Order: sequence, then C-alpha cells, then structure tokens
Amino acid sequence: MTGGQAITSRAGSGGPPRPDRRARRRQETIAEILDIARDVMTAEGVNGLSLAEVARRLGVQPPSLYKYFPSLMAVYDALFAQGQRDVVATMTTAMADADPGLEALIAGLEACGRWSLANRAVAELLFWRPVPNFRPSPESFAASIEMVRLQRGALADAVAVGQLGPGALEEDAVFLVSALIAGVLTQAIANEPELPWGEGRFSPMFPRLMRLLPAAFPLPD
Amino acid sequence: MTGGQAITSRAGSGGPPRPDRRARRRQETIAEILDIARDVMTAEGVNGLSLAEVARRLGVQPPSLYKYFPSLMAVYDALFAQGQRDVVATMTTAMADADPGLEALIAGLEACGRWSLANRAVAELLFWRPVPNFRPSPESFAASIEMVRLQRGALADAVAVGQLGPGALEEDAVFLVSALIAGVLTQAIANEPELPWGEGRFSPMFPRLMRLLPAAFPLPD
DNA sequence: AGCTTTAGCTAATGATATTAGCTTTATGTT
DNA sequence: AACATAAAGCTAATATCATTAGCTAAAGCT
Repeated sequence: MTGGQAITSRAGSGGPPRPDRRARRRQETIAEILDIARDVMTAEGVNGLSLAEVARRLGVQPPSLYKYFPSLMAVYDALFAQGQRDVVATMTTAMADADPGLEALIAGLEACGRWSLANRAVAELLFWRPVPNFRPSPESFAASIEMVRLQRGALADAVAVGQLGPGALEEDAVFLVSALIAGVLTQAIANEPELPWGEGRFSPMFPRLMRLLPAAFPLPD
Repeated sequence: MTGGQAITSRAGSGGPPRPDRRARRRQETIAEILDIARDVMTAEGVNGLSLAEVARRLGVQPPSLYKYFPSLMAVYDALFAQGQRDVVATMTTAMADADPGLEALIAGLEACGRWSLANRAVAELLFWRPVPNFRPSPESFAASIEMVRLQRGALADAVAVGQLGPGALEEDAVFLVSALIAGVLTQAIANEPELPWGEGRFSPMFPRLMRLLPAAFPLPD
C-alpha cells in the first residue's frame, strides 16, 4: 500500500459530504512528497534521492516524512508503482488509438519510449534495478504482467491480420520485442539523458528496428 | 590516474633488480581494494559499494583507504577504466578469432554479452550511469571510441564481403547494432541477474537478433 | 465543547564519506 | 648494521544521511 489507512466516512449526513477532510489533506501531502522525490531523482539521479532533500524542499524536518512513508524504500516503492501504472496507461491509450496489430504494437512501444525519456528517472527505476535492497512490491508485478499481456495481444492481432508469421505467437516473441525497445531506451537514457524521444542517436533507430519485425517473424511460404 | 606516483628505480645495480618494492606492494594493495570493491558491488549492487565495507573486508580502518584512492568516486573511476579495458580486450580477442565481417561482429558482441553477465556489477557501471555525480574520466572515452571503431570495422568488412548492404557503412549503423546488444543485456541484467549468458529469456534472443542484420542492411538488388 | 487523532517538532543513534594529524614500520641509503 | 624517511596505518573529529523515540500542539471528528 502507498501509505494510506482505511478511510472512514460517515454515512449520509445532510450537508456537503466532505468525507474525511484529513484523509484528503494527507493524500495531497503524499502526492506532494512524491512529486518532489521525482524532481530530486531527475536532478540527482535515482540514487541521489534523499529524504533529507525532500524534507528541505517541502519545508519540513526529515522525521516528519515518516508520518507518510515508513522508509525511503517505501518512497521508491510508491514511485515505482505510480510510474508503472502511468506507463501502462500511456501504452494502453496509444495502442487503442491505432489499428490493431503491428501498428498498435509500434504505437504502444513508441509511447512507452516517449514516456520513458520524458520521465527518465522513474523509467530507470522501472526498467533497471538501480537501488540496492529495493525489490518492487508484489502488486507491482501485476502492472508488469499487464504490459506483457498488451504486447502479446498486439502480436497475436498482427498474426491474425497476416502482418507477422506464427512465430510471433510463441512464448518468447514478446521478449525479443521488449529487448528491442529496451535497447533503444537504455542507450538513450545512459548516453543522451537530456534529449527527448526522436532526437539523438538512439531513439531514431526505433522505427528501423520495428521494420525488422516481419523478418523476425516471417510469414510461412 | 589510478593513484600511482612516479616509480623511481635505481639504475643498473648488480643483483636481482627489483626496482622499488614499495611501489609493487602498493599496486598489489590497489588491486586488492578493487577486487574487494567489485565483490561488494556484485553482492550489494553498484550503489551498495561503500568504503567502510571495503575497509572491513580488507581488515583496515576506512581512512587508510585514502592513501590509495582520493575518494569513493575515484574507486568507481578505476573500476570503470579497468572494466572498459577488460571488455575491449575480450571483444578484440573474440573478433580476431573469427572470420572478418558478420561473424567477427557477432563473435565480438557475444563476447561482450558474456563478459557483461559474468561481471554484471561492472557492466552496470559501464553501460548504465547508475552512480549520481559519477562521470567517467575523459581518458575512459578512449576505450569507448575503440569499441565503436571495432564494430565499425567489422561492419565495413561485412559490406566488403557482401554479407551486408552499404547501409552498414553509415554513421548510425553502429548505433543500431549497439542498441540490439544493449537491449539483450539490459533485460538480462535487470530481470535475471543470476543467470549467465545463454540461459534465461533474454540472452538466447541474441542470435535471432543478429540474424536480422541482413534485413536491416539489405544488399542492393 | 471536548476528546482523539495527526502532523509536526527536537533529541538521539548509528552508518557513511572525508579531513587532520599522529605513530609506526618498512624500506632504501649510508 | 644503523639510520633517516616516506609510506601506511591509526585515532579523533566533522558533516550528512536514515531512522527511532518521545513530546507538543493543532486540527477535526463526535
């Protein structure tokens, strides 16, 4: 859990039903902490995140943050979960707006790439494992699995439409695809962290790599 | 520099001319520190490296390490430089043993992959940029450039032999190739850090990706 | 209006990197 | 063999972290 207790709201009283104002303010503070944490990571690197710096920017003493998160790792955890939800939502939208099959797959992966370069600190947290002793919480795996599911669906569509051969239905097809996007992203983030998607030496390789998919999963004769 | 002063050796005395035993022991200690640092990084993650832990394992008080390295960053720097020399040497050997062209390119990249999974902590340091405030020293760029040169040479050979089309001579061909290997490595290191090259879901994708190169750089009709 | 929760604080602990300054010891020189 | 010295080690001290304990005051629920 992100840090919230159960929210108790009194049942149908008459007036404006502000159900627990405290809980709302608490959520606002939590969101503010996470925003600041993201900023710090972006400026100082994923491992440069420190509760002391967050407290400083929030205008509060460091121990006060423990009212909201039980540890620094819990902050990482929340950022991880939030980032993963965000990137999955972004991919889902992009894929829904494209023709099912190869186009949707490419649109989804490109959206993932664009998001990652726009949120590179969180992307590092998601796709690399840069923080010692940090293991994403089990619920985070759900989002991971959802990303795989999305890609598998698009690959299956592409086979159904005749864009890719039956090899794209195999278990491991999605690993090949994810290695392609991971390669572009890793190189871009590590070597050109300032540049957005579409600029620099690496992210422009993405369309070329996608055009290789039919060769990777050839149609039967 | 790694930390060594100029070595003074007395000129031609008769006996076994061990010139400056002190310098030798110093180099041994430096090597030992770097070995331990590698172990710590492998166990605790790249950012889990601490001089305190190194000192503990070396059986020495932390400040003593400053006789050998001016800072923790300098240790990272030495590990970076050493790792880069190592991986370039490994690639060079592997490529020299293979037929020039596509085979040499694949052999070199595979050697790089194998080395990276066998030295994943240093590989993270080399290929990602996980340590805040750590910028590799300028001399390290030399090795980087050498890796690019090796790959460009093999691509050119492959074109000369007729294995790849002229597109492989372009500036950016090497970035496409390095995105391929980086993708496999990043996924393997992040998701299956225990497994060696050849096992798991990602590194076995490598040969399939390499077989796509002729499609990426097609021969002219 | 009163009680309780909550959000904040200060103080303290233990880990870290790093600096300063002292002591010992190994090593090269006489 | 004795000695001078530079290297290698140490302890002590500072400053920055994360984290815990315990206190205080305000906010808001009832």
